[in-house]
Amino acid sequence: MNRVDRLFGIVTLLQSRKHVPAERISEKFEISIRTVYRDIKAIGEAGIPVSFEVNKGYFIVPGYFTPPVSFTLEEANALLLSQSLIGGFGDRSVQSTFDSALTKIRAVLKQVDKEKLALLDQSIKLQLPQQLNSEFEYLSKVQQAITEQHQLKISYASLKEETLERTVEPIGLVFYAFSWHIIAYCHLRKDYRDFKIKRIQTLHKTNLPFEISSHIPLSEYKLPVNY
DNA sequence: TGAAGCGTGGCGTATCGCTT
DNA sequence: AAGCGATACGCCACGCTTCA
Repeated sequence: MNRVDRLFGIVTLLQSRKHVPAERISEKFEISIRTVYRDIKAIGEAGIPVSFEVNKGYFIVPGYFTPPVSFTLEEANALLLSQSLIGGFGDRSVQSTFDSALTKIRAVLKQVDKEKLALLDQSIKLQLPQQLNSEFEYLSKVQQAITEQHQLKISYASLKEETLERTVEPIGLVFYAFSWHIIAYCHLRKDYRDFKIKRIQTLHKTNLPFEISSHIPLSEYKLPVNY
């Protein structure tokens, strides 16, 4: 990696996090701490306002606007592959959002790279069994509920084919056994439950915040499979 | 081919803020 | 006040590239 690419990389890293210590930058770009200081100084001299807080690290002064990021062809290729995977494993809500993001990425590519990407687009195919078809569009709403910590109201078909109404606090999304599952705290059962998304008939976001202030991390929820 | 320039790492030292 | 960790920087040496 040449120095200019590394300087842009450091700016991108600083934009992606609240604070970044010098040691983290040196590890990420495999350079010495001494070079990190020189690079930070160079970024500052280029007009990008970098500041730091003791024991936290460097940060870009809030409010500073940087131009849109650009992508290399390799990065765009990797994202194109992700699009195929999301097409197979995501639902309609996530697919449309990802398509929108990839359109923006295509827009900032050089013309020659756009043509290469278009060629690659026609050369990738994901063949999945019929049971994986995702005819729902709940994933995006569930993601929002998790990040905003808002309750969800769902109607759910039980194994006995009864329709159950539940108010839940989602803590995570898990894909296993060829299906997406919401792991959530159920207000009725007063415990964490696993809701298979294919069995959800309706799903509504509420504006009600979580009642439980500190949920278990998703990693602590025991799934019925172990692979 | 050798000089010059550049980027980088290592070492030593200074400064600052926090903890004991 | 002393010790410590993080940051900052000067100095020097080394390797690589460029150019005459």
